Amino acid sequence: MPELPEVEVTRQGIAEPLAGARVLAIRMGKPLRWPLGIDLHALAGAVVGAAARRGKYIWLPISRPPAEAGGLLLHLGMSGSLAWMAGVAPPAGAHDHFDLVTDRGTLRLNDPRRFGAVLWSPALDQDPAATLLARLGAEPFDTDLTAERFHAALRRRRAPIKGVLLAGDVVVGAGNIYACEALFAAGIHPLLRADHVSRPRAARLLEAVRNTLARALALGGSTLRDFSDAHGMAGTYQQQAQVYGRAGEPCRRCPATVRRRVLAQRATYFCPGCQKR
DNA sequence: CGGGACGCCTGTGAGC
DNA sequence: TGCTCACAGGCGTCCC
Repeated sequence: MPELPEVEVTRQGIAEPLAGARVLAIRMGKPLRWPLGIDLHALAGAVVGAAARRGKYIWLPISRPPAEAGGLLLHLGMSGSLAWMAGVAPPAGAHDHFDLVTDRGTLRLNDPRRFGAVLWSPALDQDPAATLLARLGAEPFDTDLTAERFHAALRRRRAPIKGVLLAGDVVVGAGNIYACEALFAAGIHPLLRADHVSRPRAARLLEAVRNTLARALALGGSTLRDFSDAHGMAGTYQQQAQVYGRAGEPCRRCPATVRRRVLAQRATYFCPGCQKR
């Protein structure tokens, strides 16, 4: 579910209430993708730092002198969301699988499908975090990611451009919704081979990825079914989607009809009129 | 090595 | 009404 905008909106919602909060307890529900990797009681008394984000991962640094510091790496998977609850939290529901109880309130992960993860790592550049983050491409808003570098990276890939965006090893953040939307904005057919994207089109695509993610972020992300930010607010980007989820409906820019086809196991939406190979 | 399929898990909506 | 099936925002792992 959550792509970069949803994750970033979530991070923004938890950063302030959590910074400086003291951990009282951790509660786990059903198993998530991986084991937590630290004893449940080991963090009692520890202090949470400033929440950060890398790709679709959230990093919560935690200091716990005299024991060594570390942090929790969180991922929302397909159906996860975090909620910040000031004061005493209500009882956990069937899909509440992680609570970080602090002296200020509780951070709760709700994740029906349990593809999400919460795991302890001594640092971002140490395992297990390091291995998970090693495969990630550039942050989309990193100014080091120039059009030239983006184009050079695409030229090394023969897979369809949509698949390369989704893989996240060139640029992170665009999942299935925003990859479709960015390709539409750039006028590029999702099946076009990445190494066939011209230099000017690569520049357009990079801009489209950035604009699409920034716009979604400003709108609080997309809420297709049940995503909400840390304060329970739904996103509204989905109402502005140009192609995602609009198969059979008219294109908003040309007379053609939006189409859906499956590419690398994922539904892919595009306008055959606006998006060219 | 790059690329694609698989599997993880549960809920929902469509169709019968 | 109730069942079955396809599908859903991600991604690590395995196999070619």
